Amino acid sequence: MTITTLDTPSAKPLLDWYDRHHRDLPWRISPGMAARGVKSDPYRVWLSEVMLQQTTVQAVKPYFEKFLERWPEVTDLAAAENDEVMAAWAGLGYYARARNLKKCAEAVAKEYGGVFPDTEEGLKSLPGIGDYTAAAIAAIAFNRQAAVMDGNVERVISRLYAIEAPLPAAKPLMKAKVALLTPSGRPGDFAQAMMDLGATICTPKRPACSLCPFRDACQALKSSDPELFPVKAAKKGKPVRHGAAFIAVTGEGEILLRRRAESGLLGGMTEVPTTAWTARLDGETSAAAAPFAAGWQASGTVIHVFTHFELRLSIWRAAIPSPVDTNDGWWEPVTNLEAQALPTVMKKAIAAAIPFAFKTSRA
DNA sequence: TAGGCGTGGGC
DNA sequence: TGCCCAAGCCT
Repeated sequence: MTITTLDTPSAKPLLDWYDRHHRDLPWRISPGMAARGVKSDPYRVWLSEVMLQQTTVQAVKPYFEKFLERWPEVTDLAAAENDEVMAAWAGLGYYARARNLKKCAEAVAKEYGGVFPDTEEGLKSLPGIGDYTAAAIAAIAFNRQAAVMDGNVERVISRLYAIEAPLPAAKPLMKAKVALLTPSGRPGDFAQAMMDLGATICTPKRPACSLCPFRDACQALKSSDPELFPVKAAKKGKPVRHGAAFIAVTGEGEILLRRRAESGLLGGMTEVPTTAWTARLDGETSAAAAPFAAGWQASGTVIHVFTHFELRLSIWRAAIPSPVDTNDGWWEPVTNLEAQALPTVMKKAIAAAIPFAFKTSRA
C-alpha cells in the first residue's frame, strides 16, 4: 500500500465547519468550551462511545442520562450489581457491550485506581474497547493524534478519495488516509467533526454536497456519484428460525421468568421459557414443549428480526391458580416487569399474551 | 477472517 | 414493506 501526502486536503475547512455546525450532545464538550480549557470526562466519553457502537444518537441519549445519574463515576459502575446494569441496559441491544462495560469499569477501578489509561494501547487492552473506541477516547478525552475511523468516517473518506475497493478489505487503506488527514492540533474535534459530517451532510443517501466543507476536494463529487460510495461486499440472505414462548400467569398476577445463559445471544438477560430456536418448523413450536402441563392457549406469533436471522415465535398463554414448582426460573409480579432485564423480543412475547403488561405498546 | 451479536427509524 | 443503516467488538 502506497500512501502519499500529495493528494491530502487540509483539515481546516472541516474544523471551521465544525465550529459553526457541531451537534450539541449530552456527552460532548463544545469546541468553544474546549478552547477555553474545559476538559471532557474520560468516563463520559467512554460510556457514550460504548453505547454508540452500532447505535443511533437518539437511542443512546436517555440511556446515557440514566447511567450517568445512577453511576456518576466509573468506580460507582464498578461497584454496581451485574443484574442492575443489565436491567438498565435492557432495550439498547448488543448485550455483550453491557457485560464488557461492567468488566471494563471493574478493571479501571481495580487495576488503574479509577483512572482511565490515556493511550490507545492501554485503552484497547480493556474489555469492549476495540480499534475505534480506543482511538476515539484517546483523541476526544486525551487530545491524542489518533486516527479515528467508524462507519461515518469510512463513508466520508471513501467519497473524498473515490475509493473503489470494497469494504471491509479497504479499511487499512482508508485508515491510512484518515491518519494523514488528522491534524496534530484538535484531533478530538477533528474526529467528532468527521462523524458529524457523516451523520448530517455526507449521509448514506442524498448527501448534501453543496453544504460540505470538502466539496472542492471530494473526488467522488468531482468525477462520479458520492452515493455510490463506500463500495461494500455483497451480503448474504437472512435465515428464518422458529420457536415457542410460554407465558404463564397466576391468579396473583405473577409470570414465570428465567435467566438465559451468560454468553451468546441475549446472554445474561431475562426471558420467558422458550423452546430452542431452530431452523426447522416442527413439534417444538407446540404446547407439548411447555415448561409444565396446563391449559396452554395459542396467543399468536411474534416476529422479531435479529442481525443474522429472523425469529418467528409462537406465543402460548396459560392462566393458573398459583405458582408451579419448576426446575429453574422464578415467579415475578407482572407489575414489576419494567425492572427486569428483558430484551425487546421478550417484551414483545409477553405483550402478545398480556396486552397491558407494559406501558408502551411497542414493548 | 467472517460470522455472531439487538434494536428502532427512515425510505 | 422489506431493506438499509447506526460513533463496532469478539472469537
